[in-house]
Amino acid sequence: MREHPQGDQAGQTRDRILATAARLFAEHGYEHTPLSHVARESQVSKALVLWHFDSKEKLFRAALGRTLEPYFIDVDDLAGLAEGAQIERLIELFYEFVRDNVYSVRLFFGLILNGERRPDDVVERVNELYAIFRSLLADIIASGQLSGRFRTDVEPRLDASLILAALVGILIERFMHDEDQSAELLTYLKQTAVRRLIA
Amino acid sequence: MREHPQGDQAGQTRDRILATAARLFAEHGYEHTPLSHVARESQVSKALVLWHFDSKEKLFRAALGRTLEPYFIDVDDLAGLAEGAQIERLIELFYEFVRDNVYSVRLFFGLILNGERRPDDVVERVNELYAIFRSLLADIIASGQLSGRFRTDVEPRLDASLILAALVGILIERFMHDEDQSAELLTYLKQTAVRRLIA
DNA sequence: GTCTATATACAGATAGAC
DNA sequence: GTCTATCTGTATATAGAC
Repeated sequence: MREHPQGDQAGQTRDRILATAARLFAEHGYEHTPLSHVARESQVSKALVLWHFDSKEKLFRAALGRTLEPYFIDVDDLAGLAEGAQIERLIELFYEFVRDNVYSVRLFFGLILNGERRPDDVVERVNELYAIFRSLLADIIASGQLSGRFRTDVEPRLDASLILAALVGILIERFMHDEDQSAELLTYLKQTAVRRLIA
Repeated sequence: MREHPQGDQAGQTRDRILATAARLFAEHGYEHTPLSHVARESQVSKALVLWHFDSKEKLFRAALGRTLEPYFIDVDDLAGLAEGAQIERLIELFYEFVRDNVYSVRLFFGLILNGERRPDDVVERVNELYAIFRSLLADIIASGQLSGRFRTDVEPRLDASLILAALVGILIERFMHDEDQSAELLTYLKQTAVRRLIA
Protein backbone atom coordinates (compact mmCIF):
# COMPACT_ATOMS: atom_id res chain seq x y z
CA MET A 1 0.00 0.00 0.00
CA ARG A 2 1.53 3.27 -1.13
CA GLU A 3 0.49 6.83 -0.50
CA HIS A 4 0.73 7.65 -4.16
CA PRO A 5 -0.37 5.34 -6.97
CA GLN A 6 2.46 4.29 -9.24
CA GLY A 7 2.88 3.99 -12.98
CA ASP A 8 4.58 1.25 -14.96
CA GLN A 9 8.20 2.12 -14.16
CA ALA A 10 7.50 1.33 -10.52
CA GLY A 11 9.04 3.79 -8.07
CA GLN A 12 12.43 4.27 -9.69
CA THR A 13 12.72 7.95 -8.96
CA ARG A 14 11.12 7.58 -5.56
CA ASP A 15 13.69 4.94 -4.71
CA ARG A 16 16.58 7.05 -5.86
CA ILE A 17 15.38 9.90 -3.66
CA LEU A 18 14.99 7.56 -0.72
CA ALA A 19 18.47 6.11 -1.11
CA THR A 20 20.00 9.56 -1.39
CA ALA A 21 18.10 10.80 1.64
CA ALA A 22 19.14 7.81 3.73
CA ARG A 23 22.77 8.46 2.87
CA LEU A 24 22.66 12.18 3.52
CA PHE A 25 20.72 11.92 6.77
CA ALA A 26 23.19 9.34 8.02
CA GLU A 27 26.17 11.43 6.98
CA HIS A 28 25.04 14.84 8.17
CA GLY A 29 22.04 14.32 10.43
CA TYR A 30 18.51 15.59 10.07
CA GLU A 31 19.13 19.27 10.72
CA HIS A 32 22.06 19.57 8.38
CA THR A 33 20.39 17.90 5.45
CA PRO A 34 18.15 20.39 3.65
CA LEU A 35 15.71 19.05 1.10
CA SER A 36 17.58 21.03 -1.53
CA HIS A 37 20.60 18.75 -1.09
CA VAL A 38 18.50 15.62 -1.28
CA ALA A 39 16.91 17.01 -4.43
CA ARG A 40 20.18 18.02 -6.06
CA GLU A 41 21.94 14.72 -5.39
CA SER A 42 18.90 12.80 -6.56
CA GLN A 43 18.84 15.00 -9.67
CA VAL A 44 15.25 16.05 -9.17
CA SER A 45 13.51 19.16 -7.92
CA LYS A 46 12.67 19.91 -4.32
CA ALA A 47 9.00 19.93 -5.26
CA LEU A 48 9.21 16.36 -6.49
CA VAL A 49 10.80 15.18 -3.28
CA LEU A 50 7.87 16.67 -1.38
CA TRP A 51 5.37 15.33 -3.85
CA HIS A 52 6.62 11.82 -3.09
CA PHE A 53 7.00 12.13 0.66
CA ASP A 54 4.67 14.98 1.68
CA SER A 55 7.06 16.44 4.26
CA LYS A 56 10.66 16.31 5.37
CA GLU A 57 9.66 14.49 8.52
CA LYS A 58 7.98 11.69 6.57
CA LEU A 59 10.94 11.43 4.24
CA PHE A 60 13.15 11.04 7.28
CA ARG A 61 11.08 8.20 8.68
CA ALA A 62 11.03 6.43 5.34
CA ALA A 63 14.80 6.81 5.05
CA LEU A 64 15.32 5.48 8.56
CA GLY A 65 13.39 2.39 7.67
CA ARG A 66 15.71 1.75 4.78
CA THR A 67 18.76 2.37 6.94
CA LEU A 68 17.59 -0.28 9.37
CA GLU A 69 17.29 -2.98 6.76
CA PRO A 70 20.81 -4.41 7.06
CA TYR A 71 20.44 -4.66 10.82
CA PHE A 72 20.47 -8.28 11.75
CA ILE A 73 22.75 -10.87 13.26
CA ASP A 74 23.91 -13.89 11.31
CA VAL A 75 23.56 -16.71 13.78
CA ASP A 76 24.59 -19.43 11.33
CA ASP A 77 28.13 -18.25 11.82
CA LEU A 78 28.19 -19.81 15.27
CA ALA A 79 27.29 -23.39 14.41
CA GLY A 80 29.78 -26.02 15.56
CA LEU A 81 31.79 -23.75 17.83
CA ALA A 82 32.35 -24.35 21.53
CA GLU A 83 30.63 -21.93 23.89
CA GLY A 84 33.75 -19.89 24.54
CA ALA A 85 34.44 -19.50 20.85
CA GLN A 86 30.80 -18.63 20.23
CA ILE A 87 31.02 -15.75 22.66
CA GLU A 88 34.19 -14.48 21.06
CA ARG A 89 32.62 -14.74 17.63
CA LEU A 90 29.51 -12.86 18.73
CA ILE A 91 31.62 -10.06 20.11
CA GLU A 92 33.47 -9.87 16.82
CA LEU A 93 30.24 -9.88 14.84
CA PHE A 94 28.80 -7.03 16.84
CA TYR A 95 31.97 -5.05 16.48
CA GLU A 96 32.27 -5.63 12.75
CA PHE A 97 28.67 -4.77 12.23
CA VAL A 98 29.05 -1.41 13.90
CA ARG A 99 32.28 -0.76 12.04
CA ASP A 100 30.50 -1.42 8.75
CA ASN A 101 27.56 0.79 9.65
CA VAL A 102 29.25 3.66 11.42
CA TYR A 103 27.14 6.29 9.77
CA SER A 104 23.77 4.90 10.65
CA VAL A 105 24.82 3.75 14.10
CA ARG A 106 26.03 7.25 14.74
CA LEU A 107 22.73 8.55 13.46
CA PHE A 108 20.72 6.34 15.79
CA PHE A 109 22.78 7.26 18.81
CA GLY A 110 22.40 10.89 17.99
CA LEU A 111 18.69 10.42 17.54
CA ILE A 112 18.28 8.84 20.92
CA LEU A 113 20.58 11.21 22.75
CA ASN A 114 19.11 14.32 21.23
CA GLY A 115 15.80 13.61 22.87
CA GLU A 116 13.87 15.29 20.12
CA ARG A 117 12.50 13.40 17.18
CA ARG A 118 12.47 9.88 18.59
CA PRO A 119 10.66 7.80 16.01
CA ASP A 120 9.25 5.23 18.38
CA ASP A 121 9.14 2.39 15.90
CA VAL A 122 12.79 2.82 15.00
CA VAL A 123 13.98 3.08 18.58
CA GLU A 124 11.96 0.01 19.37
CA ARG A 125 13.55 -1.92 16.53
CA VAL A 126 17.04 -1.01 17.73
CA ASN A 127 16.17 -2.02 21.27
CA GLU A 128 14.84 -5.28 19.95
CA LEU A 129 18.11 -6.08 18.18
CA TYR A 130 19.99 -5.15 21.32
CA ALA A 131 17.79 -7.51 23.32
CA ILE A 132 18.24 -10.32 20.81
CA PHE A 133 21.98 -10.00 21.01
CA ARG A 134 21.91 -10.05 24.78
CA SER A 135 19.65 -13.11 24.85
CA LEU A 136 21.97 -14.91 22.48
CA LEU A 137 24.90 -14.26 24.77
CA ALA A 138 22.95 -15.25 27.87
CA ASP A 139 21.78 -18.48 26.24
CA ILE A 140 25.30 -19.43 25.25
CA ILE A 141 26.54 -18.83 28.78
CA ALA A 142 23.70 -20.85 30.28
CA SER A 143 24.38 -23.63 27.83
CA GLY A 144 28.04 -23.60 28.78
CA GLN A 145 27.04 -23.95 32.40
CA LEU A 146 24.84 -26.93 31.62
CA SER A 147 27.59 -28.66 29.70
CA GLY A 148 29.90 -28.15 32.66
CA ARG A 149 32.40 -26.03 30.78
CA PHE A 150 31.45 -22.78 32.51
CA ARG A 151 31.35 -22.09 36.20
CA THR A 152 27.88 -21.90 37.69
CA ASP A 153 28.31 -18.98 40.07
CA VAL A 154 27.74 -16.33 37.41
CA GLU A 155 24.38 -14.96 36.38
CA PRO A 156 24.08 -15.48 32.59
CA ARG A 157 21.71 -12.57 32.07
CA LEU A 158 23.86 -10.10 33.99
CA ASP A 159 27.07 -11.36 32.47
CA ALA A 160 25.62 -10.95 29.01
CA SER A 161 24.56 -7.41 29.86
CA LEU A 162 28.00 -6.60 31.12
CA ILE A 163 29.74 -7.90 28.03
CA LEU A 164 27.38 -5.90 25.87
CA ALA A 165 27.92 -2.77 27.95
CA ALA A 166 31.69 -3.11 27.62
CA LEU A 167 31.31 -3.59 23.88
CA VAL A 168 29.19 -0.48 23.57
CA GLY A 169 31.65 1.46 25.69
CA ILE A 170 34.53 0.43 23.45
CA LEU A 171 32.59 1.56 20.41
CA ILE A 172 31.76 4.89 21.97
CA GLU A 173 35.40 5.46 22.70
CA ARG A 174 36.12 4.61 19.10
CA PHE A 175 33.73 7.35 18.07
CA MET A 176 35.50 9.86 20.26
CA HIS A 177 39.05 9.27 19.14
CA ASP A 178 38.86 8.79 15.43
CA GLU A 179 41.98 6.68 15.19
CA ASP A 180 41.45 3.03 15.86
CA GLN A 181 43.16 2.07 19.05
CA SER A 182 40.27 -0.12 20.11
CA ALA A 183 41.38 -3.39 18.52
CA GLU A 184 43.64 -4.15 21.46
CA LEU A 185 40.86 -3.51 23.93
CA LEU A 186 38.47 -5.67 21.97
CA THR A 187 40.87 -8.58 22.10
CA TYR A 188 41.24 -8.06 25.81
CA LEU A 189 37.47 -8.07 26.25
CA LYS A 190 37.15 -11.36 24.41
CA GLN A 191 39.85 -12.93 26.55
CA THR A 192 38.52 -11.55 29.81
CA ALA A 193 34.87 -12.30 29.17
CA VAL A 194 35.55 -15.92 28.31
CA ARG A 195 38.29 -16.61 30.81
CA ARG A 196 36.24 -15.55 33.77
CA LEU A 197 33.53 -18.00 32.74
CA ILE A 198 35.76 -21.06 32.50
CA ALA A 199 35.01 -23.56 35.24
CA MET B 1 40.26 39.66 30.09
CA ARG B 2 36.82 40.22 28.60
CA GLU B 3 35.77 41.02 25.06
CA HIS B 4 33.63 43.89 26.24
CA PRO B 5 34.60 46.31 29.02
CA GLN B 6 32.27 46.17 32.00
CA GLY B 7 30.64 48.76 34.20
CA ASP B 8 30.26 48.73 37.94
CA GLN B 9 27.50 46.12 38.21
CA ALA B 10 29.90 43.55 36.81
CA GLY B 11 28.40 41.20 34.25
CA GLN B 12 25.06 40.50 35.89
CA THR B 13 23.04 40.43 32.71
CA ARG B 14 25.76 38.72 30.78
CA ASP B 15 25.86 36.02 33.43
CA ARG B 16 22.12 35.54 33.38
CA ILE B 17 22.22 35.09 29.62
CA LEU B 18 25.06 32.63 29.92
CA ALA B 19 23.31 30.56 32.57
CA THR B 20 20.10 30.48 30.54
CA ALA B 21 21.97 29.51 27.40
CA ALA B 22 23.84 26.73 29.16
CA ARG B 23 20.57 25.32 30.44
CA LEU B 24 18.72 25.55 27.13
CA PHE B 25 21.58 24.15 25.04
CA ALA B 26 21.85 21.23 27.42
CA GLU B 27 18.11 20.60 27.39
CA HIS B 28 17.39 20.99 23.70
CA GLY B 29 20.70 20.95 21.89
CA TYR B 30 22.29 23.61 19.71
CA GLU B 31 20.00 23.39 16.72
CA HIS B 32 16.79 23.49 18.72
CA THR B 33 17.74 26.48 20.79
CA PRO B 34 17.13 29.69 18.82
CA LEU B 35 18.59 32.89 20.16
CA SER B 36 15.06 34.18 20.56
CA HIS B 37 14.44 31.61 23.29
CA VAL B 38 17.66 32.42 25.09
CA ALA B 39 16.70 36.08 24.91
CA ARG B 40 13.13 35.58 26.11
CA GLU B 41 14.09 33.38 29.07
CA SER B 42 16.86 35.77 30.02
CA GLN B 43 14.36 38.64 29.71
CA VAL B 44 16.49 40.60 27.29
CA SER B 45 16.42 41.25 23.56
CA LYS B 46 18.08 39.11 20.92
CA ALA B 47 20.26 42.06 20.00
CA LEU B 48 21.66 42.20 23.51
CA VAL B 49 22.53 38.54 23.49
CA LEU B 50 24.49 39.10 20.31
CA TRP B 51 26.04 42.27 21.61
CA HIS B 52 27.50 40.29 24.51
CA PHE B 53 28.58 37.20 22.61
CA ASP B 54 28.97 38.34 18.98
CA SER B 55 27.48 35.17 17.49
CA LYS B 56 25.46 32.12 18.41
CA GLU B 57 28.53 29.94 17.95
CA LYS B 58 30.53 31.97 20.47
CA LEU B 59 27.65 31.95 22.92
CA PHE B 60 27.59 28.19 22.61
CA ARG B 61 31.29 27.86 23.40
CA ALA B 62 30.99 30.14 26.39
CA ALA B 63 28.02 28.16 27.66
CA LEU B 64 29.91 24.90 27.20
CA GLY B 65 32.72 26.23 29.32
CA ARG B 66 30.30 26.95 32.13
CA THR B 67 28.73 23.52 31.77
CA LEU B 68 32.14 21.92 32.15
CA GLU B 69 32.94 23.64 35.43
CA PRO B 70 31.54 20.97 37.79
CA TYR B 71 33.50 18.30 35.94
CA PHE B 72 36.07 16.90 38.30
CA ILE B 73 36.72 13.86 40.42
CA ASP B 74 37.01 14.10 44.18
CA VAL B 75 39.96 11.88 44.96
CA ASP B 76 39.96 12.60 48.68
CA ASP B 77 37.02 10.28 48.93
CA LEU B 78 39.32 7.30 48.41
CA ALA B 79 41.76 7.84 51.23
CA GLY B 80 42.16 4.96 53.65
CA LEU B 81 40.30 2.40 51.57
CA ALA B 82 41.74 -0.90 50.38
CA GLU B 83 42.36 -1.20 46.64
CA GLY B 84 39.24 -3.23 45.99
CA ALA B 85 37.05 -0.73 47.83
CA GLN B 86 38.77 2.13 46.03
CA ILE B 87 37.81 0.69 42.68
CA GLU B 88 34.22 0.20 43.76
CA ARG B 89 34.10 3.74 45.08
CA LEU B 90 35.51 5.16 41.85
CA ILE B 91 32.90 3.34 39.84
CA GLU B 92 30.20 4.75 42.09
CA LEU B 93 31.63 8.25 41.82
CA PHE B 94 31.66 8.15 38.05
CA TYR B 95 28.14 6.85 37.97
CA GLU B 96 26.80 9.39 40.43
CA PHE B 97 28.52 12.18 38.59
CA VAL B 98 26.86 11.29 35.33
CA ARG B 99 23.51 10.84 37.05
CA ASP B 100 23.81 14.34 38.50
CA ASN B 101 24.82 15.86 35.17
CA VAL B 102 22.60 14.00 32.75
CA TYR B 103 21.79 17.03 30.68
CA SER B 104 25.30 18.14 29.98
CA VAL B 105 26.67 14.63 29.57
CA ARG B 106 23.94 14.04 27.04
CA LEU B 107 24.93 17.26 25.34
CA PHE B 108 28.58 16.26 25.10
CA PHE B 109 27.78 12.85 23.72
CA GLY B 110 25.50 14.40 21.18
CA LEU B 111 28.19 16.88 20.28
CA ILE B 112 30.77 14.22 19.67
CA LEU B 113 28.47 11.84 17.85
CA ASN B 114 27.00 14.48 15.61
CA GLY B 115 30.37 15.03 14.01
CA GLU B 116 29.62 18.64 13.25
CA ARG B 117 30.56 21.39 15.64
CA ARG B 118 33.26 19.71 17.69
CA PRO B 119 34.71 22.45 19.84
CA ASP B 120 38.20 21.08 20.13
CA ASP B 121 38.97 22.56 23.51
CA VAL B 122 35.86 21.08 25.06
CA VAL B 123 36.31 17.66 23.55
CA GLU B 124 39.88 17.76 24.71
CA ARG B 125 38.83 18.60 28.26
CA VAL B 126 36.36 15.71 28.35
CA ASN B 127 39.00 13.36 27.00
CA GLU B 128 41.36 14.60 29.64
CA LEU B 129 38.92 13.79 32.44
CA TYR B 130 38.32 10.44 30.86
CA ALA B 131 42.05 9.81 30.81
CA ILE B 132 42.47 10.93 34.42
CA PHE B 133 39.79 8.54 35.54
CA ARG B 134 41.38 5.69 33.64
CA SER B 135 44.82 6.44 35.06
CA LEU B 136 43.41 6.50 38.56
CA LEU B 137 41.92 3.07 38.06
CA ALA B 138 45.07 1.72 36.49
CA ASP B 139 47.22 3.07 39.32
CA ILE B 140 45.01 1.49 41.94
CA ILE B 141 45.17 -1.84 40.17
CA ALA B 142 48.96 -1.64 39.84
CA SER B 143 49.24 -0.70 43.50
CA GLY B 144 47.08 -3.68 44.44
CA GLN B 145 49.43 -5.90 42.47
CA LEU B 146 52.46 -4.52 44.27
CA SER B 147 50.87 -5.06 47.66
CA GLY B 148 50.16 -8.65 46.67
CA ARG B 149 46.41 -8.35 46.99
CA PHE B 150 45.74 -8.47 43.24
CA ARG B 151 46.85 -11.11 40.79
CA THR B 152 49.69 -10.07 38.53
CA ASP B 153 48.55 -11.62 35.28
CA VAL B 154 46.25 -8.74 34.35
CA GLU B 155 47.30 -5.63 32.50
CA PRO B 156 46.34 -2.63 34.70
CA ARG B 157 45.96 -0.23 31.80
CA LEU B 158 43.73 -2.55 29.79
CA ASP B 159 41.71 -3.60 32.79
CA ALA B 160 41.06 0.02 33.65
CA SER B 161 39.96 0.69 30.09
CA LEU B 162 37.62 -2.25 30.20
CA ILE B 163 35.99 -1.17 33.44
CA LEU B 164 35.52 2.29 32.05
CA ALA B 165 34.07 0.96 28.83
CA ALA B 166 31.57 -1.14 30.73
CA LEU B 167 30.65 1.85 32.83
CA VAL B 168 30.06 3.98 29.76
CA GLY B 169 28.03 1.21 28.18
CA ILE B 170 25.81 0.97 31.23
CA LEU B 171 25.24 4.69 31.13
CA ILE B 172 24.38 4.64 27.46
CA GLU B 173 21.82 1.95 28.07
CA ARG B 174 20.41 4.12 30.83
CA PHE B 175 19.98 6.90 28.30
CA MET B 176 18.09 4.63 25.95
CA HIS B 177 15.58 3.19 28.36
CA ASP B 178 14.55 6.07 30.53
CA GLU B 179 13.61 3.93 33.50
CA ASP B 180 16.48 3.04 35.76
CA GLN B 181 17.14 -0.63 35.59
CA SER B 182 20.88 -0.09 35.63
CA ALA B 183 21.50 -0.17 39.39
CA GLU B 184 21.59 -3.95 39.37
CA LEU B 185 24.08 -4.01 36.53
CA LEU B 186 26.26 -1.46 38.24
CA THR B 187 26.46 -3.58 41.36
CA TYR B 188 27.36 -6.55 39.23
CA LEU B 189 30.11 -4.58 37.52
CA LYS B 190 31.63 -3.60 40.85
CA GLN B 191 31.60 -7.20 42.05
CA THR B 192 32.95 -8.61 38.82
CA ALA B 193 35.64 -6.03 38.27
CA VAL B 194 37.07 -6.47 41.73
CA ARG B 195 36.61 -10.20 42.11
CA ARG B 196 38.54 -11.00 38.96
CA LEU B 197 41.49 -9.02 40.30
CA ILE B 198 41.74 -10.77 43.64
CA ALA B 199 44.88 -12.89 43.88
C1' DG C 1 5.30 12.76 -12.31
C1' DT C 2 7.95 16.46 -12.93
C1' DC C 3 9.01 21.11 -13.36
C1' DT C 4 9.51 26.59 -12.27
C1' DA C 5 8.06 30.10 -9.54
C1' DT C 6 6.35 31.66 -5.34
C1' DA C 7 4.51 31.89 -0.60
C1' DT C 8 5.58 31.81 4.10
C1' DA C 9 8.17 31.45 8.12
C1' DC C 10 11.91 32.00 10.93
C1' DA C 11 16.64 31.96 11.79
C1' DG C 12 21.07 34.81 12.79
C1' DA C 13 22.85 39.15 12.46
C1' DT C 14 23.07 44.50 11.82
C1' DA C 15 21.76 49.66 12.24
C1' DG C 16 20.97 53.15 14.85
C1' DA C 17 18.27 55.56 18.61
C1' DC C 18 18.41 56.12 23.57
C1' DG D 1 24.16 48.36 27.77
C1' DT D 2 19.90 47.96 26.06
C1' DC D 3 16.30 48.53 22.99
C1' DT D 4 13.19 48.40 18.34
C1' DA D 5 13.21 47.83 13.67
C1' DT D 6 15.17 45.81 9.81
C1' DC D 7 18.18 43.22 6.64
C1' DT D 8 19.42 38.93 4.61
C1' DG D 9 19.69 34.29 3.97
C1' DT D 10 17.70 29.92 3.76
C1' DA D 11 14.36 26.48 4.97
C1' DT D 12 9.88 23.97 4.18
C1' DA D 13 6.06 23.87 1.62
C1' DT D 14 2.48 25.22 -2.10
C1' DA D 15 0.46 26.67 -6.78
C1' DG D 16 -0.08 25.78 -11.07
C1' DA D 17 1.82 24.86 -15.87
C1' DC D 18 3.31 20.95 -18.68
